[in-house]
Amino acid sequence: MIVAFHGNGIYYFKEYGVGRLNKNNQRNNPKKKDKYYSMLNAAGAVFARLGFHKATISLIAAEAGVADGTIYLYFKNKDDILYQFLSYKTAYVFDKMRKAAASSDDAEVKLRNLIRCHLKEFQEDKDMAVIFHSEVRNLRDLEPQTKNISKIYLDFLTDIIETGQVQGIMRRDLYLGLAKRFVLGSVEGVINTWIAADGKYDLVAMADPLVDLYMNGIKHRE
Amino acid sequence: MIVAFHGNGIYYFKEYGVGRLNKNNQRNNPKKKDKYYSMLNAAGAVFARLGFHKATISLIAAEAGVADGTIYLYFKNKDDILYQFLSYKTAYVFDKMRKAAASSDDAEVKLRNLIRCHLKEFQEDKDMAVIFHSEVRNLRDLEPQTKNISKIYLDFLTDIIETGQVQGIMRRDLYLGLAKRFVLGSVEGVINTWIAADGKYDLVAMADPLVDLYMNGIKHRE
DNA sequence: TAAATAAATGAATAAATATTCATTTGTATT
DNA sequence: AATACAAATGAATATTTATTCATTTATTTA
Repeated sequence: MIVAFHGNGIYYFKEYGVGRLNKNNQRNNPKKKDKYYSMLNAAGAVFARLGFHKATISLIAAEAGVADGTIYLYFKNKDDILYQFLSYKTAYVFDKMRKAAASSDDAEVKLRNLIRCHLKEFQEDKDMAVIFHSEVRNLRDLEPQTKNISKIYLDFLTDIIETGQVQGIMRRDLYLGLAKRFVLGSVEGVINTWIAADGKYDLVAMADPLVDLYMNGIKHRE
Repeated sequence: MIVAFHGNGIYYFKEYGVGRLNKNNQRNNPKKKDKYYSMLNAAGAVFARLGFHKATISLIAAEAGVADGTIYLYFKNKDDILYQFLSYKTAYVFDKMRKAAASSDDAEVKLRNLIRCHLKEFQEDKDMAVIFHSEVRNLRDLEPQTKNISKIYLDFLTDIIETGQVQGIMRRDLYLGLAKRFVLGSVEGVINTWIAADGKYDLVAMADPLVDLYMNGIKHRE
């Protein structure tokens, strides 16, 4: 029986349909849920450490403290583990970001909060950060049709910049498509550097200087 | 016999030393060199299309028009193919970039030329662009001790920004470490987007608006 | 408590593919 | 032309590891 849980707490049976749920309805059985998440997190740790390719099912199972075969009761195959890991993390992180960006009416504050949230969540979940940043190819292969992760993020930025233009605090002559990528790319670059430095320093402290750069650029002014 | 060539035209014997070179000294034998580069480029094409992991030696050999075994006369193993591909491309591209950045005394022009060169070279070699951007993990695994590719690039940026500060055209209150990553990250982001769009539009045209963003930011001014 | 059902196990299997190497083909030397 | 050496071949091998499934263990139901 192949089962999958989701971040919102509801889970579903992938292969055999909900009809096969046992009569006692384990939808909220906390033990099962725990086991699922411990496998997901174990997978995240192993993927982050070795990369998707060099990670083996045996290692993931060992890290989660279950038998190899057990993995296949919860996931369709190895790809599916990565897919579910990413879905779970993406849903979680975007929810946070959405709230952060909505926390103010002022576009510059929105931007600052979004960036701060981004840096904070990645700092607090380095496995996720590593996987997002180094399994780029798999991300594309796994959800080629779906709009990818950055797409959603770029939409936040579109809103923010357009708001800022209306408010008269951001330039109207911007090439919006480029400006968005300029912002996203540089946050990612900063996170990459932090990962390369093995997460040694405080990432969130970069938020304010970064937003200052977005707003004011590097040109000297009187 | 395991042989390796380098971008500068000199090559060396990896396993058995130069003593094993045949008497006729084939160092400049153009046929052999051609075969080596056709294998490198074939590998690049296959890696870009399928990713390192899903690329097989057989496919690379087929694409290069040689037998599987021949690959192992020129490369130690699969990893070594990627490693040599990257070394070759990196050397080539950094040479171009160095010249671009040196082409003017004015820091803003230096920056503009560097960015333009970066975009141009990646646009003209999409396989390379794809591999640089999606084999992040392998890049780290292959040269963990060596300063990685971005390190060299960041050094160019340090020079440029420091020059700009001396010239009084760039802010002196910049957090340099961050400003550099801000620039590199956003160029990479722009290239990523271009790759995702399958290289459909002109990447080099992004150079000027991008430098404008670096210099002036997105804030509205009177 | 016994029977029935669900969950977990891990050794065995199957498939993929990197790498080897005995043999063949090509090239230079005398 | 005959010999020696270099390069290339590709079928066979070896290894790795994802996945399966017959069996065992745990839990629920009657």
